[in-house]
Amino acid sequence: MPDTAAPPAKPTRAQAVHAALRRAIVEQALMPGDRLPEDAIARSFGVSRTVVRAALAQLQAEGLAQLRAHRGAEVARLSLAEAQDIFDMRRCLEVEAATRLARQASEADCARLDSHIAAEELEAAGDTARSIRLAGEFHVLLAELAGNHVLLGYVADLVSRSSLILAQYGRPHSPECGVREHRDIVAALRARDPARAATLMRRHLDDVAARALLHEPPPRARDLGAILDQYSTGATLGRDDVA
Amino acid sequence: MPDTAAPPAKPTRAQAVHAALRRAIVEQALMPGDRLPEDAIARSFGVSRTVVRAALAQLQAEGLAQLRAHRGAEVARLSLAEAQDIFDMRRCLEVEAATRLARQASEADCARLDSHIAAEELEAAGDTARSIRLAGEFHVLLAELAGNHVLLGYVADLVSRSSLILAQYGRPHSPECGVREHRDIVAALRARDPARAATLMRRHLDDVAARALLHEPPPRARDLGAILDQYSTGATLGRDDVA
DNA sequence: GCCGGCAAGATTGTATACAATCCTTTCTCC
DNA sequence: GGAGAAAGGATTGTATACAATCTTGCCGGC
Repeated sequence: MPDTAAPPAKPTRAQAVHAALRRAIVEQALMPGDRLPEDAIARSFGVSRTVVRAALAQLQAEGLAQLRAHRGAEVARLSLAEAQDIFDMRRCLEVEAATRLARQASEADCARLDSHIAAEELEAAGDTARSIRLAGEFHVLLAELAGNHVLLGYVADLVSRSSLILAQYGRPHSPECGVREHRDIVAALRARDPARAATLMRRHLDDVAARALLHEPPPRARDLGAILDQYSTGATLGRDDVA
Repeated sequence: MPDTAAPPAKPTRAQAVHAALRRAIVEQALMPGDRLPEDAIARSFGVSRTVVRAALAQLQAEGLAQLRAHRGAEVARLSLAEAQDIFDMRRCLEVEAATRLARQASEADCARLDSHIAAEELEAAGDTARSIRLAGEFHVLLAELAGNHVLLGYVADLVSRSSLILAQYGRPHSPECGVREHRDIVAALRARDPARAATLMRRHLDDVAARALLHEPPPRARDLGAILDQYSTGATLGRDDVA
């Protein structure tokens, strides 16, 4: 298929920096609200600010960073409403993906999902960062197998941002996904049962959202604004906007 | 509501160039496959290549431009498969948006949609570019009223790319949307009838896709590869990939 | 006559320098 | 003592220059 693949030709420096920052954010090495000064990043990677700028711009396009003119970039801080929107949309899209895949899944597809789950189980008790990443990649893989490239891109996007939510509102070190639930979903796919696959996926994502959205304040607040936002709702102040 | 609004502070040059190029593409002044040389664009806008670069990068993130290392940028040329994926996803997301909005639409919401449709009708026989844009914006507005910011962003994305598809595969100057169908959808929203709204939206998008995907070769082919792709399937050559 | 290599031109990738803007601190005045 | 203004520092926005890469046209050999 004339895919848009074959990029490992020679990744440009901007792409390399982008990938590195992205991984750092997804694996929660960089926490929401952490500042991303061009100069410091440029020194860290041994490149010029130009390439860092490009990387940050792409990060913003993915919703992982927040850029404000003349005020620098920081790892995106999502409001509770945004976080709920993201999980809401994950339910919508991933239920759709599961439904479609249940209608058309080949044994090869299921085998790929199985082997991925095996990798998840191996890492379950090990490295937290890798475990988080693998759990997310299961969902991305499932969306990929559903066959719609746009759907794949959106799910990948949402899964990445879910890491942000988990970092900000979730209990530290809690696994994002239950591996057991992944197995059940694959079983439904193998049984070619779209309704069951959809139900399991929806329930799974409900659980994930419940674990991620504990409505707790951010564990470590590195920015005053984030804290005050928690108190700004219904406050006695006259302001109606936090712009 | 603490929206992400309030950007008209002072748009940076890169944002301005990005907006201009985006409009040019959406209004089909720039056709798929048209090259976008940094130098020429920089001269046109009276800025440096740096800002053009940033604008092009953002365009790529939106799927409107295609950047290949050392080979420059061009307006994205979508394959037929990609075009179908996009309309497939539009059905999925916009049916969802219509369903949700039908459950919660206020009279103010419906009024906004009405006035937008009125604008569409005014422009229907007038400027083609503006008509195309307005037809798309109806769908974006509906998604916005559905209340999920992520959904809004995705629909806006897909609507923009639909312009690309129409430019590449559709009949020239054909209106993308029937205004009549928009009215019917709003009627269903006002009646608080989610099932009917969903059905109408699905049918409407089927029509839009049918008009946009005529399976014709691009009217004016400016790039050889696009033509040869039409003939490369099942050819007698031994190659198995067009990478 | 056709295929390979090679050089010139064009275009992008990257680095650096300067200008503009924002935040912080401090000073002055009330 | 507190509020406002201004200066300083830090950071980003933009322009330009140079290096790397790709494409194109030409030439020699088979």
